Amino acid sequence: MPTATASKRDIETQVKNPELVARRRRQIVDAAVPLFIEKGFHKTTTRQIAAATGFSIGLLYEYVRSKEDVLYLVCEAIHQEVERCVNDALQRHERGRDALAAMIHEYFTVCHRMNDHILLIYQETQSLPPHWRKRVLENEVRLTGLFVNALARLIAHGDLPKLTEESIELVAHNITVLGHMWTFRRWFLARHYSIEDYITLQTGFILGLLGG
Amino acid sequence: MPTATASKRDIETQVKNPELVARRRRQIVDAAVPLFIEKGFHKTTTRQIAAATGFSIGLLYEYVRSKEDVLYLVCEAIHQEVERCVNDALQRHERGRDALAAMIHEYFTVCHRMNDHILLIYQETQSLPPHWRKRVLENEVRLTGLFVNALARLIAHGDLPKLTEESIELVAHNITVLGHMWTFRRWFLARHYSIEDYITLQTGFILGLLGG
DNA sequence: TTAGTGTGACTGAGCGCTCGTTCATAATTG
DNA sequence: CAATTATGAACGAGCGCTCAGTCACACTAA
Repeated sequence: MPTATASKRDIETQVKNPELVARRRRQIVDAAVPLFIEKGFHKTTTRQIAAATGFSIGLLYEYVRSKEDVLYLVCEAIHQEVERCVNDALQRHERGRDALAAMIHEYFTVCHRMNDHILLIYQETQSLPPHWRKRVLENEVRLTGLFVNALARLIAHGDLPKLTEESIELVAHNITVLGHMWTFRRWFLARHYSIEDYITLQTGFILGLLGG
Repeated sequence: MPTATASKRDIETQVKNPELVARRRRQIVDAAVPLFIEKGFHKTTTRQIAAATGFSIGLLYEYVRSKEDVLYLVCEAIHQEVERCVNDALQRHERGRDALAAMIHEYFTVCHRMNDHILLIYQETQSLPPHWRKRVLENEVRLTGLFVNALARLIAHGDLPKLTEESIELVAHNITVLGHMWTFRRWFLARHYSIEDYITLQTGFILGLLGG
């Protein structure tokens, strides 16, 4: 949480009142997300963002120094939302033999729901200035780290067979990416599987390695 | 092969000599690929593409009707190259208990080598006009289809346990995407695993589901 | 052979326009 | 009043793309 707050504070602003800044930036993000999803970052103009927010262009530039700033705010917000959901899910299923399956189910459901947002991050991270791209990638690592911790805890409790550290890490990455796979191959997968089919099959796949 | 040739023929050109068109377009692709990889499609200008090819801008537009045409040519060329390699690999290991592991090894090695190209397709496919985006996605499906066929053949020969059709399909997607995962998480994974480590671990993972 | 003519690849200055960004000014707040 | 927040016309760099013109060469006619 402190990370996210600090990162927002890093974007300079002309406006003095910090609460106003936070509120306005939330408005900007809410307006920009659907635009970026629909047209992509490059084909969305700052004027469109301003209009969708209900701002004049001048006002937009009081809360943001560049168009890239807006993209960064958007990426941060998306990651925060995903991380919040995943954290919730992981804590709801702390123990037991079926905890992993339940966690996967919850995480994949989040991916299903946030389809467009996850796609957006895959496609536009490269448009960020290096300094912020790094931040966004750190968010991605932290998210996978949540699964690493969860897996380690289950193994410690004897709910999963023992694994080497590097295996745990890779399984965590696989879970993360197979969730994303539903978003970026959905145009094809959804012809053959419902999201529930998909979760069931992939859960079997993941438990396969773990000797389940 | 007919597909690829036909698709190129679809791009109109002012130039009459078809061999010249083919040669010039190959030059354009070769020049554009590193530019797109380095700066992305939107931040590369048509003038830069022309200069890198050794053409005047005017000449570039004799062989291509728009900047998006160039992107499409690039995506086609990349897919052709990947498909060629994968086809080779699949035919080299037609049978036997270890055929799947060998195929995975070859495919992941191709992904490793074509890292930047695969990333490019992930990031820029959305910048294509719908008609061509569809074509590029069809290429993606065809590639996964190669794995479906290979898996089915191995199962028919008794080299792999029987699976439902939908399981085969999903395993094929997983193989495809776990190969891609090395490219778009390499910035992190390469800190912990060499490509060989990665292949070994993931092969175990994939064989897990198949009861290997 | 050579002058004449046609063809098609190639050139690059420049057109028309959009975009991100700024700033003089106005409105609002306390 | 002063300080802060909001406006939107104006700027100008830079973009994709065009098109009037050049040039090398092949073919024809005398």
